[in-house]
Amino acid sequence: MPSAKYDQIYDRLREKIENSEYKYQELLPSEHMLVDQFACSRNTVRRAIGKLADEGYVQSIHGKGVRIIYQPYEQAEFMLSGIESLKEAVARNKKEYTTKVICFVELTVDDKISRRTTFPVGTEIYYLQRVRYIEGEALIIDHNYFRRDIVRGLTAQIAEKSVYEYLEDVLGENIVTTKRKMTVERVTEIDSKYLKLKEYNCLAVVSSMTYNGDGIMFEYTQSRHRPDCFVFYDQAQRVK
Amino acid sequence: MPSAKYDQIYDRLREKIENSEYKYQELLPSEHMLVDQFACSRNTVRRAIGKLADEGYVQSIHGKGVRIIYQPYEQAEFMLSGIESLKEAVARNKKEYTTKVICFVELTVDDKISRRTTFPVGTEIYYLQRVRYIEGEALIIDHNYFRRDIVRGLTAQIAEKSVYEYLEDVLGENIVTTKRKMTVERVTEIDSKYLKLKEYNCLAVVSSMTYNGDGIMFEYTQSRHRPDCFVFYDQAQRVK
DNA sequence: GTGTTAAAGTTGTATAAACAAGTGATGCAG
DNA sequence: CTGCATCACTTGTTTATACAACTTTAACAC
Repeated sequence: MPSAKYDQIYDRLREKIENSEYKYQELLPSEHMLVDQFACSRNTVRRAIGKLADEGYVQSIHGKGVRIIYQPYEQAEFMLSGIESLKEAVARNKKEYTTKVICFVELTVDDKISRRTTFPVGTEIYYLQRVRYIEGEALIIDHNYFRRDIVRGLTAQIAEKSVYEYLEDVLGENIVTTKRKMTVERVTEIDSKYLKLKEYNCLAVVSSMTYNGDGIMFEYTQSRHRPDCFVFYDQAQRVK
Repeated sequence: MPSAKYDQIYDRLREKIENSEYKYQELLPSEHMLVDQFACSRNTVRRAIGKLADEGYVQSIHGKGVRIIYQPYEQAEFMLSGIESLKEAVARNKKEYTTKVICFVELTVDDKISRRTTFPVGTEIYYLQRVRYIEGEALIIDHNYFRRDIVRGLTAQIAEKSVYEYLEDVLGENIVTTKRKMTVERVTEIDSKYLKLKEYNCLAVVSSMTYNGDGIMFEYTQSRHRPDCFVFYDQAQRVK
């Protein structure tokens, strides 16, 4: 799977930045030099640099150069930025985790669910409640709403492993876009029944809508996290 | 201030999407048609579409078209996505707000502050604590750390209006990149002294680092929000 | 009807070229 | 020394072209 050239250049530059071969606050080699180095056109180099800028590694300065603004995190917690499933996020941080399905039903979207999820009334869905354990502790409750016609054949067994793996490997669907909303909400009865909450009376709540490769929203999920194990990273460019 | 052509095309298309001239789930006109319509090259159109995709308005589907995935929010709260100051965010939602500076000192960064802010030890900074009132209610406490050599001449008077306005209009600095981290933390004594907290024992905390046009980080801020008036939106593309 | 092929239309990647615009250093006139 | 013009180098924008890869439809052979 040889990926696009600009992606290879992006990867190569990102590695060098993460390994501090290119250091914080320094300038990247100029576009002209990178063109020579990678034997490609200027557009291709610029595309790689654009991606680095999008992800907060560098910042271009007109007439001057491209400054490296990446600083390694001292990540005590695992990162949740970008689109990655909980399983991926945990694996990357080498933690052990399990999932328990505490509710699995098939529903038709009514008015109330429609307002929450934006699925049209009448859509056939799976509704799941899942508890996520990390290193044996119950930290997260997920409320998942999946479109049945896209996530067809979903079972509780699959949902205890990874729905996304099933989608991509078995059904050949691929996830492209996710929109998320972060809030903080009061603990509910379900929360305190299943999560070890310590003395917190609030939870970090991430509501997300996920779209497949055809631009169809097939998932609405509300993820309720115990506050002390929740971090959310974000990076933004000013549009000017 | 005639902006770039791709930006004009982006604006034009965004308006049409927001006004539902192009509707949710429909396909945009093909790139070829947009080239004719806007009398420009395909690259320029593609750049505008790329920006729309970045912001969650559309999603490209190879060989097929560009699908519109924008749905208007029923925004009860104001949005905090992208980079905008609290003042801009509130103005856009037509709410009245004020700021009170409860602490304004000049400091030199020591080891402890350096670990928190990533400013090097010895950096000269302003440290501020500010309470933000929206519609008369104290909702947010900001802890600001500004580099004195960049935000030169800052006063409490300015900080009660808008530091960013001062930076951009008076000092000619412009803000380009912001990195943020979202967490939920227990209420501190300072929090409960200044904020009307109801029965929450947690706060939504946004820690941010902001870079100026030269790629120099000049601000570290921790913003502590009362949970019931906090929302954070995000949009991500899967990298594949 | 079924399955295959072909064609047309779409987005994705890459190259090349030209000019605009900002930065910094150099050298020169005063 | 000061101020100004110039020049080399940088990133930013736009156009044009070619080909690759994917989707859908239509035509065709069987």
